[in-house]
Amino acid sequence: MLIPFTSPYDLRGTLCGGQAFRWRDEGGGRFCGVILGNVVRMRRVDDGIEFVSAPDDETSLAPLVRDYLRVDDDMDEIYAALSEDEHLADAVKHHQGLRVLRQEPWECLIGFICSANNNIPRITANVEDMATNYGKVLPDPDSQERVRSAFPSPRELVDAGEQALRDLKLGFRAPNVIGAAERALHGDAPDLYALREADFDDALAALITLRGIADKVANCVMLFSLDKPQAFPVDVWIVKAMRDWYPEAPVPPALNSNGNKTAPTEKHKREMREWAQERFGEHAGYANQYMFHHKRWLDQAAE
DNA sequence: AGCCAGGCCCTCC
DNA sequence: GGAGGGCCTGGC
Repeated sequence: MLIPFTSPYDLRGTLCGGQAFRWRDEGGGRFCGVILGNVVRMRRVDDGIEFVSAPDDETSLAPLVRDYLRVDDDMDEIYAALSEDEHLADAVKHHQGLRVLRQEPWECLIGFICSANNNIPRITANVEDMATNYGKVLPDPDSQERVRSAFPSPRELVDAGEQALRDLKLGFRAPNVIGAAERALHGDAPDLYALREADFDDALAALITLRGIADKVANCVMLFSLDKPQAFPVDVWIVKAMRDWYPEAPVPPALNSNGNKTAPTEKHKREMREWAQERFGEHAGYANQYMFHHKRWLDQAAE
């Protein structure tokens, strides 16, 4: 089935760029992933995005896929706003069609708890392993073989237990995942869907009550799943970009007075985020994604 | 061998 | 507040 639209959309950059962890690049422009308990396979075509799904049929799932992909974001307006900044204008030229997704909050939360001191291939393996071992098996729309699983519920993760997640190589993140699942199961965790309606500061305050979630991870969850377009996660790439491009921003120096490498404190991250939110307003999240991708792309090309 | 990867938390100070 | 160190794991 076709999801029709004409605006730019870069599926690879959006699905496989580190904001979601369940998409596989199957080659030929096709990507296979899981959305809300459905296996979805999609590819970009001239007049939109074509997809198949199972177990739900395409007709019933199309609105959810369109919503997940944020097809209706006004990219003309976003690009006009970002292009007032010379570095982001360059980023927009090189990464045309990169989008911010609207993911399931629970899966997004756990995915980013797993992102601490980690890298994208391993986060992807952790999330996929949790689904394979503890989520419900799902049919593939194109094959009789059942190859994917839904992301596990809080109960399924609690039943699995911390040691099981350590066996899946989650390391020190395992107790944080279980802790979030236990709180969700007991109705003691923030209601993630309610946080979609909450304002930014309230959502942030609620999220960081969870162990393993501080400013950076909370901003990822808010940007990618909780309808907070002004969220601005400050990770190492954003720090590099801001240090190089915005000397007036409140970025800590790369080295301290002893010549040792410094890590930004929570206060630094908050101040960098607030600086970006002041500068980019409601588009801070898109500014963040383009800044992140462009800085990585430039630095990796330089190696 | 030792450092680092899209952090976070704890213990001092 | 902030500096320093530890944390699972895996790759260089």
